Order: sequence, then structure tokens, then C-alpha cells
Amino acid sequence: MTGDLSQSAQAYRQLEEGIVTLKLKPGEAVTEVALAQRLGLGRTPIREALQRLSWEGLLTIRPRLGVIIAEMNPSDFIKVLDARHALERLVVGSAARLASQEERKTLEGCAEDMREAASVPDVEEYLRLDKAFDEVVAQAACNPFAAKALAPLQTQCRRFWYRHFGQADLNPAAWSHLEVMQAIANGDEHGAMEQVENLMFYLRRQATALLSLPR
Amino acid sequence: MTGDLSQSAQAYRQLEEGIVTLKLKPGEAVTEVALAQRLGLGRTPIREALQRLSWEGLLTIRPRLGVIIAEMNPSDFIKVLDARHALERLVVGSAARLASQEERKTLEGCAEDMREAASVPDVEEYLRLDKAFDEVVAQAACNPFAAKALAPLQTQCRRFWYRHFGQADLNPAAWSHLEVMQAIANGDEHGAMEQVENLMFYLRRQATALLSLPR
DNA sequence: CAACTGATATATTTACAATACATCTGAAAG
DNA sequence: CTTTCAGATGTATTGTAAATATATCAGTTG
Repeated sequence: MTGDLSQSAQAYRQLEEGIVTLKLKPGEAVTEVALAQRLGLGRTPIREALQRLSWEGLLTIRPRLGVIIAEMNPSDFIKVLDARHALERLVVGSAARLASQEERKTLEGCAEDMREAASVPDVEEYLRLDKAFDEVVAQAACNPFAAKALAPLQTQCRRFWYRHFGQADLNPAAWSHLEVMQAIANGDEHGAMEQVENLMFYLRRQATALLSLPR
Repeated sequence: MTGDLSQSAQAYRQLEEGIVTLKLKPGEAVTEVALAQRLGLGRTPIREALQRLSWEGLLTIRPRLGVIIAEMNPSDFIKVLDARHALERLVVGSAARLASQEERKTLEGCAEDMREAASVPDVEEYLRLDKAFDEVVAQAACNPFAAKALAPLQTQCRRFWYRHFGQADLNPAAWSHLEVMQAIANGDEHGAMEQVENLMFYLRRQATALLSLPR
């Protein structure tokens, strides 16, 4: 019907997207039945999606009380970044070393698209490409365990970034991504790790800048 | 009734333990209803537990086909270790820096118990203590995101370790753990990171030794 | 101010539907 | 006559949904 994804998977995708793009606002309380009606699905798929989102930290389920979309303050984001940084080093390095020709090709295409999305600018498209980029790299690294650990952190980053910097200039972030992609595509392991260091540092600076503003 | 855990949580605990202690053998196929009967629970809690175990990589759910307990070969274990290593560095360092007095106390007690479990030797108790150790450290590090990413990797390690080295001498591994705990308890960040490096190196050596044997 | 009652939301169970796999039967070919 | 392959039917298992039970919160009443 709607692709050959299971209903749980559909629910998950839609809810995740809704959360990172803030259609579901941080702090908001929602009920299972409300979501079920909204997405036109049964309660069970919704429930399974919610559980998964819960242990990815995108929302918290409070028994008999409802689910609330997770808040995220800058200091939490720093913590996410710490964890992500540790894993990105590993994964990006492996990807530069192990990526297949096809994956390198895909990465170059992705870089091109991202450059364009940043110059339009089209934030949602940029986000989709960022996600695609992360997925290709994760696959190229040939370490599904690291990939599984990393993915939720990347999702959190996207959400936080969209919330606080979605309206800002996309170009600096995009450039930084491009450098990483180029290095991986060229099989330059050292360069890739250096560039990912820059990228993480850039995100960290953004977050700390936010911390000093009392908002 | 059985503590105040939800039935899903109970199911998860029991299944996880069953998997790491190989009461559920790698490659084995099981059905939801069989597990439900075996644990005396309904199908839904089982199902939720299975899903969680699935995205922790302890089993794979093949739609309309059944769930099969994950195999794990040494080369997979190396990958798990790569990812774990990256995160442990971060978490252990933070824990040494940030642990409360109470947490340091707990760690010292844990070290004592582990020394004893290793000398008895009591593998299952050792495993429980190892898990408790990991949990205390994760909490002390004040980074729930890193902790969530790390926990499944630690579980995988325990399982693999129990399977291949459960019968071997516990003392070397225990000592290495003790060093880490001591360093954290003393707030010696540098020492803790050094010791965790040793521990990871030790595990890696064990795995590579296994790789060379054709078994 | 305390206790009770009603409403609301989740936790769990149960039932039903859909799908895949295995087995059995039949016919056709050698 | 035997063997093999194709088709159909039966069984087992998961995916989904609805119903029931239980706990929590809020509002009201004594």
C-alpha cells in the first residue's frame, strides 16, 4: 500500500521526522490514540515506534501519564556531541579506508546535492541529505554496531541543529560536511578524520555560543 | 508481584540474561508464544522485549519467520570492541572526573566483590558485577546519551566473553577491571583512561587469539 | 483539609487476519 | 512401475486491532 514498510516502520519514520522538524514540539504531551488517529494507524505500531523513539532519547514515556517530547538544552547537546565525536572519529576513519567505489560515488553525488541545498537554501532537503550522508558513511565503515550506536546521536544532533540554527546560514555547516565527504571519497583517512574534527568543533562552538546567551 | 518492574522490563531482563549466558543458543530459532509460555507472560511484553533486543543486535526478527538468536564471530566482536573502545574512553574519563563520593564508594565495593567472584570462581556472579560496574560508571559519567549508546556494546561483549572465555581464568580480566575502578574511585582521570586502554587491549588480544585458531 | 469519585491514559490480554512454509497428493515423464 | 515436479491445502507464526484492567490525576464534597 504505502511502500512495503511495516506499519511500525512507517509510524517510526513519520514520528521521527515530526520530532526533528519540530512539528511535534519539545515538551509537548501527546497520547497514543491521538497519534494513531493522526497517522491513520493502529495503536500497536504507534506504541512500538514510541518505544524505539524513547530509547533513542527523543521522547520519554511516563507510565499512565503520557508521552512527552524530549526537551533539549544546549548542555545536553554538548553531551550528545561528546558521544558522537568519539564514534564519528572511528566511523569516518573506517569509511575512508573501506568504502567501495560505489559508495565513494554516492558520497560525491551527495556532496553536490548538499552544496545546492545549502545555497538555495532548503533546510529540509539539507537535513535529508545530511541523514543520507550519515547512512552512507555508516554503511561504508562496515561496522553495524558502531552505526547503530551512532545513528540516534546523529538524529539528536539534527533535531537540535534544526531547532536552533535551522534559520541560519547553511553554508558553513555544509562546507564542513563537504570536506569530510571529499576526504572519504578520496580515501584520505587522515584528512577525513581531521575534517570530522573540524565539523565536531564547529558544532560545539555553535552550542557553546548558545549557552552564553541566556536566550 | 515480582518487584515493581513492568512485565516488559521483566521479559527484557530475563531474555537478555538468557542470551548472554547462552541458555538461548546463538542461531537458535524461537517463537513468541514459546517464550511467552516459558516466562509466564503475555505476548505483548515478550514482543516489546524482543524488539528492543533486536535493535541492540542480540537477535534478529525475520517477519513471518521467527526470531533467531544472533550469531557472533570473533571478527564481529572486534568491531563491537572498536565502537566500545571509543565510547569507554569518553565515559571512563568523565566518570573519574565527575563521580560523586557515593559512586566512588560503590565502585570500591564492586571491586572487592569482583575480586572475590574471580577467585572463587563464579562466572555468573562475575558477569553480574561487571554489568553493575558498567552501570555505575555510566551513571557517574553524567552522559545518558553516551551511556545508552554504550550499554548494548557492553552487553555484546559480555555475551561473547562468556561464550568463549567463560571457562578460562577470570583473574586477568578481573584485575584489569579493578585497576579501572580504583583509578575512577581515586579520581585519577589520566590513570583511568590508561587502564581502560589496557582493558580494551586485553579483550582485543583475546579475540585476535581466537581468530587465528580455526577453532 | 482530607477523602472519595469520576475521567483519562496506559499496560496487558485476547482475538483475528494475513502470510509464509511444509507437506501431501496427483499427474506426467522416463 | 517408479520417480519427480507442480499445485494445492494445512499449519504455524507474526502483524494488527480492539477490549479489558489498572493506575493516576483532578475536581468536588463533606
